Amino acid sequence: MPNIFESLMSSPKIFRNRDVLRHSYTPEHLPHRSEQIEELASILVPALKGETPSNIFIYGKTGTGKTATVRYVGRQLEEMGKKLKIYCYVHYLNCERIDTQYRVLATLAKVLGRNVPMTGWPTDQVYDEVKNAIDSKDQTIVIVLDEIDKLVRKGDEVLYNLSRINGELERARVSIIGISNDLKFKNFLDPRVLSSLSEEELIFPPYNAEQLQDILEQRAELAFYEGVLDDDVIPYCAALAAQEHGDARKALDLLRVSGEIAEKEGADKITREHVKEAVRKIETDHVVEAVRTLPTQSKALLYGMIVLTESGIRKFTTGEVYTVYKNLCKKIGIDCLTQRRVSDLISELDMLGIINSIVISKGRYGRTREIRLDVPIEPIRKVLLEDYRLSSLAETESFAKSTSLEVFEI
DNA sequence: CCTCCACCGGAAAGCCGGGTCA
DNA sequence: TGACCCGGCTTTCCGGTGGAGG
Repeated sequence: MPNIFESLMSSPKIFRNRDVLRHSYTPEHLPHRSEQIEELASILVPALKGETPSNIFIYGKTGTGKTATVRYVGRQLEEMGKKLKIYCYVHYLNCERIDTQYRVLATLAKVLGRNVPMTGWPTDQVYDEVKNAIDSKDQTIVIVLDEIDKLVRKGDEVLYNLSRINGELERARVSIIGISNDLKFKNFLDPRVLSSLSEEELIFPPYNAEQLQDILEQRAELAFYEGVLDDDVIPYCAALAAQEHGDARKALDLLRVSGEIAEKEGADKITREHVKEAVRKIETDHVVEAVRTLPTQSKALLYGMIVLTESGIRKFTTGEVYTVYKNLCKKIGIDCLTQRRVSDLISELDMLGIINSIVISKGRYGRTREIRLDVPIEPIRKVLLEDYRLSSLAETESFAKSTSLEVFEI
């Protein structure tokens, strides 16, 4: 009996190593970032001489290579430290998930080899633990705080403490690298923290189409087998990503998803068509993800719009949606919001790009929003029904018809 | 040119869960 | 522990409005 993986493994060979196209991968070379690499390295070099490097702030939009550059330079720094027998370490924290002062300190303590429970201790005790761990020997610690803006939103106390930690250390030295893609967040920061953290500043400009192309070519060589890429695939991906703030992450996603689509349909080459398909898929995935995290009320509202669309009405007004939504709430037993509030929820859905709405005047017949749902319905319905408060709608197949009928009878 | 529809969208106040401080 | 505060969500109230129809 053939192994079930047999056929899957022997299907057309597209990917040599797909992980190369993921954001987590740090390549051997970073095209078009030598300037930033050199600057970063020259700021950090005191670490190898037993001195304290300046703190650094790094700005740049998503996909401009901030994290990759820091990781790359960090790795080289540690390597060099090892060679010179100097204790010099880089610790990387992403503040998106570790977003409170306690968690930052506890995680730091953990990577420094101290055992601190993820909850329970008083914060200053954890801080002392971190301090002692750092000061346990003559060493330089570089702390990288990625997406530091997420942290600041919940209070900048940790940053204040960390920025002053050098004064309390006997033997060790600490340097902090903050990475942010939000330029405005400076304004929320305590000026004292700001001045101490941004002794040096690095800006990462967006990539242009040519640069993106270089990046993609470099990765594609490792990611794909020879000859599976049509000639115009990479330029096309690069051009698409360049249109949107020169985001390398996006360009890599496009290339990877194109490859996955080609692989799934058993093609032996990736074509421009696959890229177009990938654009659609990424867009849908985006919307689906946004829908999943919506509050229940918005989900119900959106379901109402699906009901309307399916009964053949592709454009509808606030009032129409509201009527359907009200019926829906009654049916599934959740409380119903005011029209005023629903109006705001509609604006939010519009902002998120899930629906399209414009304010129009129909003269005699009033002024209202004209709403359209122009994203694929089925994937959205599926996530909406995942919500237990809406799941009862799954069984009533005829519900769509009955509801919209009720609307028209009113 | 005026009217008047059906909603828009600003302002303000209420409610609620969570956190803080004495 | 209770008084207090904060921010997010929601309701209430209401003045405002583009343009088809008269």
